[in-house]
Amino acid sequence: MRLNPRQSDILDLARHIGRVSVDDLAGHFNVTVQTIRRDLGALCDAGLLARTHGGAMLPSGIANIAYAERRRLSASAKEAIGQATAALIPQGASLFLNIGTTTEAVARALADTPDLMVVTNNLNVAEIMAAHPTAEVIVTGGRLRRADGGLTGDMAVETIRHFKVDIAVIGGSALDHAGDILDFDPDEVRVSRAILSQARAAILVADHGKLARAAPVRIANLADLDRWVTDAAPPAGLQSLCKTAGTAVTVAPPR
Amino acid sequence: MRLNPRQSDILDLARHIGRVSVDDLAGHFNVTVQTIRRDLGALCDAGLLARTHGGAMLPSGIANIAYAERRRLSASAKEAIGQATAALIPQGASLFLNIGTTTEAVARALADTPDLMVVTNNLNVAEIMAAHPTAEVIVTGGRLRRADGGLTGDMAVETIRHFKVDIAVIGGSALDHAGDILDFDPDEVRVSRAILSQARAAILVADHGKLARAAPVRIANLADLDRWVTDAAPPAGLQSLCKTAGTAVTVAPPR
DNA sequence: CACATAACGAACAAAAGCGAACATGGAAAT
DNA sequence: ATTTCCATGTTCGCTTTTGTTCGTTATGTG
Repeated sequence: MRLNPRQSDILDLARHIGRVSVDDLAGHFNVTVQTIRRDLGALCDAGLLARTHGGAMLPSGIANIAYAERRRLSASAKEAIGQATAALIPQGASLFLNIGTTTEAVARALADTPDLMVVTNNLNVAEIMAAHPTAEVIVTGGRLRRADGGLTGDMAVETIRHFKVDIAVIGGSALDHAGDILDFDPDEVRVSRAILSQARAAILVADHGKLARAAPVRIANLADLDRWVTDAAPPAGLQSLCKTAGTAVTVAPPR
Repeated sequence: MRLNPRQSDILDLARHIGRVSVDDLAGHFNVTVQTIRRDLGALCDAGLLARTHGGAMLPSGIANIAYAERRRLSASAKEAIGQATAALIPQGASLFLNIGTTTEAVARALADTPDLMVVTNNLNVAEIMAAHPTAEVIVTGGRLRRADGGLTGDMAVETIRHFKVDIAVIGGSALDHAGDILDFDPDEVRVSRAILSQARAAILVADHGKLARAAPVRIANLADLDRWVTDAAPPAGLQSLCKTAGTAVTVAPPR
C-alpha cells in the first residue's frame, strides 16, 4: 500500500500527538471530512492507526484488548469446563497446562486442590497458579507470543522433555468433525505434542464453539486422548468416535 | 471491542493512581456521569477495570496486583536508574534482564528503544516487555518463585546457555563494601552467574539502598562488570575499586 | 431498623459522525 | 483528441455516541 503525502503527514501527526480528529485534519489540510475519513480508513486498513469516532488514535494495546475480549467470550462455558476438569484432578498430581483461555479456566478452578505440580508454557496460567498456596509452578522457556502470553519454540519443547507428568490438560483452537484437534501456530503445536508425549494421561478441554472453527495445524486426534471435557453434548459422529476409541467424554453442567 | 480515546485515558489514569471516581472523570473530560458510567462499563466488560460504587479500580487479578505493587515500590531512584540504563542500550541490542525491581524499571524505560531482543527469567519483565511494540521476548524456563515472579533452577541456566547477548543488566539484593554483589537465593545466583558468563558486557543496576543491606550468596564482584548504574555517588572505597578495575560508574540524575 | 442521599442502569431523543453512491475535474494513457 | 482513471467533493440515509430523565439499588447515619 502506498501512502499519499497527506496520509503520511496524518500518520506523523498521530504518532506525535497520539490521536487526531477528523474535523481538525480536514481544517488543517483544507479538504473535506470525507477525504480525511478515506485517509483514516486507509491508514486503519494498513494497521497503522485505529479508528475512533471523530478521529483515530495509535493502535497500542490492540493485542491485549483482543485477548481480554477472547477471554470473556463464552466465559461461563469455559468456567464450567474448568470446574469439571478440576474435579478430575486429584490432590498432589503433576500436570501440564498448555496455551488457551480454557486451560486458564482450569487453572483458576484448581485453586482448592492442594500440592499440585504444574508445568505450563502459558504465562497467564503461571500467574494464576502463582496465587495458589501450595502448588509448585514450573514455566517452560521459550519465545513469548505477546498476543496470548504463550511460550513456544524449541526451548519450550526441551524443557517439557524434562518432565513426565500424571495428566496433561490441553486446549486447542479448533476441533473438526474427524476429531482432529487443531491450532493456528505450528510452534505451539510442537509444544502441545511434546506435552502429550510426556504425560501418562491426557485431557482435552474444548467448548462446543471450537467445533465451528477451523485451524491449519493438527495437534492430535481425540482418539489419542483419554478424556474430553466440553460444555455441551457433542455431535453423534464425535460421540461414536470417542466410544470406539475409548475416550471418555465429560459434559460439564452449566453453572 | 474498541476503546475510544477517553476510555484509554481513563485506563491510563486508573493504572497510575489505582482508582478513579465517576464524578472526577466526568469533570475532567467534560462529559456527563452517564457517559463515564458507560465507559467504565465497557472497560469493566473487557476485564481491564473493576467497577466500584462511585468509580472503578484496577481488577484484582494477579497481573494487576503485581502492577500496583510494582508501582507502589517504584521509588523514583529505581526509575531514574532505569532511565539512565536504558539510555546506554542501543536499538537492536540483545539483552539479559534478571530478577529485581530495578531491572523491571529498566524494562519499563526501554519502551522507546526499538528492535530489542530480551531474554529474562523475570515474569514481570516479560509482562512489561510484552507490551513493547517491537521487542522479541524470550523467557527462560524454571521453577516459579511466587514471591517475585522469578524463574530459577537448572532449567533457567540451561536456557540461558543457548544465548550470547550484547548486554546483561543484572540487579542484586545487596552490595557490600568490597564490591561483592549478593543475593539471598542460591538458585537465583546460579542464574545470574550464567547470565554474566553469556554476555559480552554487563551492567549492574543497584540503588544506594542496596549498600545498607546484606545477603548470604555472592553473585560477582563489581570489578567483574563493565558498568554500575546507581542513583547517588558511591562511597569512596567503591569508587576507587571501580576506577582500578575499569568499571564505569553512572550516577543517574534524580528525576 | 428506617430514612436520606448518592449512585446506578435502562430507555429515549438529539446530535455528531459515518459510509455508500454518485458527480466533478484534472492528469495520465492511448 | 479522446478515453480512462483517480482523487476529491456532495448528498443522503444509517449508526454511534452523548445527554436527559426516571425508577431502582447501594451506602451510610441516626
